[in-house]
Amino acid sequence: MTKSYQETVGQLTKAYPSLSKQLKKSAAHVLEHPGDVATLSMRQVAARADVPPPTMTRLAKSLEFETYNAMRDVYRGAIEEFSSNHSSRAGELQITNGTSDIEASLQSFKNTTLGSLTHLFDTIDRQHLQQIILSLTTARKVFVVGMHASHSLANYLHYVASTSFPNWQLITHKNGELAHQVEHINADDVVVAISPTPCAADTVRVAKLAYEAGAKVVGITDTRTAPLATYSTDLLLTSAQSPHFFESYVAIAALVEMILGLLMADSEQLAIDNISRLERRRNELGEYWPDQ
Amino acid sequence: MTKSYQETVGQLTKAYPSLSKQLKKSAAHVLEHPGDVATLSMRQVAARADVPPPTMTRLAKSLEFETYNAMRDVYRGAIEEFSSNHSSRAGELQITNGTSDIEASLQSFKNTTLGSLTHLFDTIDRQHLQQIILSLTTARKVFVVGMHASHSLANYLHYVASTSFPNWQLITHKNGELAHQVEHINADDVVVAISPTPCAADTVRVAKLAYEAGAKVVGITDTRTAPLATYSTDLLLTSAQSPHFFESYVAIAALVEMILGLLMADSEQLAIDNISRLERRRNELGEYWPDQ
DNA sequence: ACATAAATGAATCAAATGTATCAAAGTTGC
DNA sequence: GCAACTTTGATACATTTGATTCATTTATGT
Repeated sequence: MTKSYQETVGQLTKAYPSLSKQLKKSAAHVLEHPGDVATLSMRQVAARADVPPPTMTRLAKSLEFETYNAMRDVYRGAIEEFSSNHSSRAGELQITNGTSDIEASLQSFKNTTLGSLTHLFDTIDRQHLQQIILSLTTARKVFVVGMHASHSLANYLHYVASTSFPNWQLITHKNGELAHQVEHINADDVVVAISPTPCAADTVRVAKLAYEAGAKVVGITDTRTAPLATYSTDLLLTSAQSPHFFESYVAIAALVEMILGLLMADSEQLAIDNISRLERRRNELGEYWPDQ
Repeated sequence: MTKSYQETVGQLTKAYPSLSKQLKKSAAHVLEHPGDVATLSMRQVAARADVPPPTMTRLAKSLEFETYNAMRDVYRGAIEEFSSNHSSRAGELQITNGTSDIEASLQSFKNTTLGSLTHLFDTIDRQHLQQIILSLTTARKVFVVGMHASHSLANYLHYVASTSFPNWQLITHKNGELAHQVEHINADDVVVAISPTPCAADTVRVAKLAYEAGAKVVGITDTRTAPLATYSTDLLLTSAQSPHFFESYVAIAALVEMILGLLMADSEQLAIDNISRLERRRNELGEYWPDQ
């Protein structure tokens, strides 16, 4: 029986951390550039991954493929399927020439953003997502963690979710440490960790700790080789690419709202009731500026 | 100059009818199975198209490619763009379970989100935006304010901007009040206020105060009738619509990143230097999980 | 510390690949 | 009908390819 592309990628992701130095290097390249495997020769992929050719053969064999070619066939198959379905879209994203710097900047930002979002919406695994939602609703406690720029989104996720679910907790740096917030994480809990590469050490530490405690760890990041992926039981990937000098959180925000939307929908009336009660309360307290 | 995938396909389509019998056969296969060209050897494609190998070379040359390999590179490039550009998965087949409301939820979310973003990108006033950027870079101090869910984005905006601009300040509720943070706002300052309707009273209060002090107030909201609009000298509008029971911040996030991107681009090397210095500092301090 | 095992990369070889060549077959214009 | 031209496919060949081998380096356990 031949392996499926998804199986292969999953297997590789799982095996990745325990691979030897060179194999890891090649695995990283394969994970991040699956197209290379499908379209280039082994030697060319090896060159791009900066490893000698036999390493690619060894990688394939470590995934229990008979030969490297057997592995490549899996990747070719994935492309074939893809290109026959979506071939018309292959060259879709065109940068229309702008008249100014700002125009060019906006256009390229638009292209990458819409591209990332389209890809996210079209390719996210529905069943997997549903399964994650289920574990979020049945967890004893849900911890949300994100540092640096990701902290804003972690904060947002927690903020909205906690309007309906009091058992959600945001992990923050209080007094320069986060130990006491995480020491009671156990197997009944779920941790949602947000961190595009390069990963904040503290986020990974929390994920690692939770992972080793048997908790479910939902990792939101941008590549399977992210340190965060190692300690995630469930990975949600989306691009953080951007033409700017900082990562874009637009697609990650969409992913977060996707989760929130499904969470709310799942708990139906409960969530709606909670939110409308909160709204009423806020109005009473004058938290909203009165309508004119 | 290298040809684009789209060009090539277009050219081939146009030339197709006038090709000779055998070339037509090969062209048909190429058009219907572009993935084959990207992933298989010429001889294999020729075999599948049921033509002798040299015919493929001739097809390529008839499209004014130097060699068949030159043509294949175009096809490879298209695949590469797809699979590596968007992080991970290349091939994707989803088992959409018939009744799934999750699918419906995602689709409607996708539609509103892409709609909002497209509208934002296509309709935002470039000159106005540029002008806002200018005032942000020349301000004495820049205050960022946002409450409730908007606070996360305000925090994000401030976080990224302050990596390059130390004169940015985030307004927060410390000790239940925000008076002393805003009492010194003057006409040389700019306030960026984020609040979709219904507007948080505190955000509007800050805007009002700044507005009356003669400061520039950049209001980011979703309608011109929002209370925040009243006290804004410059309005940036974008939709916060969503099929969910809470507002969507995806488009607002994009708007914020747009501003950040232009800010950074405007200050060119300064911003880049600051960011890379910060990155280095973070590495020194071990804030990132080390690469394996 | 040593011995054993694992990982690594240079060298090698047979198989395959892309291209060029050229003779045969087919087409066109007069 | 014939000459000039184009199209076609078998063959040949240098290059590149994937896999193996084996000596060397590196890691591991005792």
